[in-house]
Amino acid sequence: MARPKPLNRRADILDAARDTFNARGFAGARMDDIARAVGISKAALYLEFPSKNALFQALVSELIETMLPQAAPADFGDLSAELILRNFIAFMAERLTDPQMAFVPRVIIGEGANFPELAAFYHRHVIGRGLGILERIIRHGIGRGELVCADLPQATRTIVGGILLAAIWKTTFEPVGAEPIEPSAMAQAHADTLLCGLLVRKDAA
Amino acid sequence: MARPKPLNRRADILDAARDTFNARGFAGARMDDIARAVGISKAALYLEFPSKNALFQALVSELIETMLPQAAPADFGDLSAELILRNFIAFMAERLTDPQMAFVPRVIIGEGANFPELAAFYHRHVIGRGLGILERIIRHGIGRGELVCADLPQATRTIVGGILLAAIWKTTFEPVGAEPIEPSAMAQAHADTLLCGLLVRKDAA
Amino acid sequence: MARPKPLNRRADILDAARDTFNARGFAGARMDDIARAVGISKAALYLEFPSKNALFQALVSELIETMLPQAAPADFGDLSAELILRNFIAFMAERLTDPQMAFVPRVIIGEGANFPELAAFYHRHVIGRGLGILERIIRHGIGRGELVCADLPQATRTIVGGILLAAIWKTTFEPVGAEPIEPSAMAQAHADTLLCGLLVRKDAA
Amino acid sequence: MARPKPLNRRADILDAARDTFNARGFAGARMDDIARAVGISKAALYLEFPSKNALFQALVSELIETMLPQAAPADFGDLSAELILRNFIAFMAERLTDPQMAFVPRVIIGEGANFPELAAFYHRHVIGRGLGILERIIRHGIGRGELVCADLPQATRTIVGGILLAAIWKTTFEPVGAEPIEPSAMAQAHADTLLCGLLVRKDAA
DNA sequence: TATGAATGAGATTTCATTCAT
DNA sequence: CATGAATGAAATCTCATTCAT
Repeated sequence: MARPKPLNRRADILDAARDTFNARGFAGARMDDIARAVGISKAALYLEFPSKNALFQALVSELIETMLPQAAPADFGDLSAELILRNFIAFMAERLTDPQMAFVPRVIIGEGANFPELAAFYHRHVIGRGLGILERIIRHGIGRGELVCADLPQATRTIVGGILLAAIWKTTFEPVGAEPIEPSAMAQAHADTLLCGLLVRKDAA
Repeated sequence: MARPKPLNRRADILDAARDTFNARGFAGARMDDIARAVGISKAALYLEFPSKNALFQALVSELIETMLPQAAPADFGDLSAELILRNFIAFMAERLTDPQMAFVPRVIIGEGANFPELAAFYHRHVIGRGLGILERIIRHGIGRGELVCADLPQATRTIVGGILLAAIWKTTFEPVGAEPIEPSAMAQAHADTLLCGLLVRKDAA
Repeated sequence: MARPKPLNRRADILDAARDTFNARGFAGARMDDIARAVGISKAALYLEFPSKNALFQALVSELIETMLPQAAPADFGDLSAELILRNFIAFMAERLTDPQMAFVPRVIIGEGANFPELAAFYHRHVIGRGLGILERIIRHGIGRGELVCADLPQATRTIVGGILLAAIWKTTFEPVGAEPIEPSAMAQAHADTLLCGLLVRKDAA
Repeated sequence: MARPKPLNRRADILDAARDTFNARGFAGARMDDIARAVGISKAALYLEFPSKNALFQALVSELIETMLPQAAPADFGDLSAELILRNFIAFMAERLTDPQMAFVPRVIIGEGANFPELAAFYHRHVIGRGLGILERIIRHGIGRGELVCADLPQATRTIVGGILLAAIWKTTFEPVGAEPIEPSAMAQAHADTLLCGLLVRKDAA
């Protein structure tokens, strides 16, 4: 047999690693499982990645790099900030609750303290960039006289926090009996609350 | 050796357990370490708690039981829902970012998938009760004509999500260089956004 | 409260020990279990018996001492050896398959290698005396012209072996589906085979 | 280290396991000891057998499968039942008192109650088949007018019981001072008693 | 390049036994 | 007498990582 295209080897490993980390977390995932899922030997894994840590970091990098650029348009033009924000929230909610991605925040949060480089990497490349996009969106809305915001950095965390909680809910609590969340409905309700607030509005809106 | 005051034994263990889980997560924490930190034998640990799981759950219980009752008054009486909610948010933000508590969500989120009883316990005793209090607060506000809310369960998650993100931020990202968060300021800004929303209000508010 | 008659203490312990050894074997029986069954502390056990071994030996002794003297009359007088032997077999079959005694051979056989004193004790006090009685019975029969036997020691083992197998059958194999044995029927058939042999007899008997 | 011929690995483990179970029983045998006896690490043991139980069962299976088929001819033809029976007894006595096999009944009897699958397996594959062969032999003798037997199942247990007792004697009581048994002499005496009975025969035999 | 085989270093949990009170 | 509390010493099983081939 011709050896099956070694070019895909790395991608195959990352796929299997994603599934395994997703199912069992970082510490719980066994290199054995990943190797078996790819159909190669454990030792072959170590030819491609020098350690479990390195494999995990490569995987997270890869996933992030393909996700973030799609979260919001590069140039907002004349678009309503509300619309851009609603789309951002819907997109992130969809992605973070996607079984393929869900393990990422879970593992970062759970084992970030044990793997500082991981936390740093994630902070710089994911949190930092994600919140940066949100700041730009809100500034865009303020500039258009559409939004108000007294504390920009905290507002971005308020927005992201709800999405993150939904992702955690889905992967951690639904399997043990929590009421299921539907991402798009959740995204809409989240956006409604964030945009309109909970206080009764006396204006026409 | 003289037996050291047995009344503190259980509390000493819980203290040491808290520090150890805090430093190494659930799977990473060794019963040996906890025992050594208390200054007793591993077997003595098993006299007080039948398993690592039980020890962790007892610890979380203890922390939660002393925290939740203070988060909101048992009877809201004539109090403004806004006030109650602001106090709840401020209190929870303060507590969850306290280094003594911070490990709890981190461990649950990170390792909940591997230890379903842990996740189930936390969901029932912490999440469930916390969100329950929030629902009661919002219902109280709606009853008073003070608040509106189309999707109650999701609104509670929007509120909690921001607080949770702040806790994670403090323990996971600040150590690797993230801009520090001040809990009370964060709580106020979070409450402002949630109550008033981001959209410009045309009413007098 | 008056302390409950300490005279029964030792007997209560032996009772509980018998039940526990019966249910879990020697290694499997925990001193904790025995103490709890008596309703005393583990330490109180050690006031009465210096070790698990000693407790087991005392128990076996007690059981044996009350059993053996009844197995055969001290003086055979003019009794038919066949009758004495049939009675002995019936008595032993009854006793060894009694749930109260059944654990004894099981434990001796199973763990005798690990506890040589146990095996030695049992060999001296039970096997030795039991086989001694059998030898006396057969000698009595030979003296009367009633029995023949070329190899006395082996004949006694042939007799005891069948009884022992029945005891083992009852406690080890019946619980996993073996056809049940009725001790008195088994004793009769065993005696018939031993006395008459399997070969067709051409004499009038 | 050079890897020692992997083909023998499994057999080497079984050999060491046999010795260890022989010396210490099932519960008493430590995987560490077995591994050290083979000259491999404990972990290597678990590559070949998933658990201590599995190792034990594999060992017993192996020993039984090589033993039973040799105990009696498949077709008795015109052979005297007495001859077949004497051969069966001699063969089994030889095998069961062989130090290599002796631990099997000992462990089954002693620890069968704690490991029901083990007892069930042994009952079905060893006891059942062994007694089946004996029944066939006796039926053969009855058909030839050579033997009589009123209670077939019990007669088989009478036969096997003596052999079993000899095996137990050799491994449990000889080490603590019992008079040694010589298997072939024992087998002959056992067969004599079983065939001719203890009662004086008045016929010419 | 690829792997089967091997392992070192633990981890949790158990229990007979002791001893201060 | 009685005990609650304590422990040392094991025992089974796991897994990331290595290396001869």
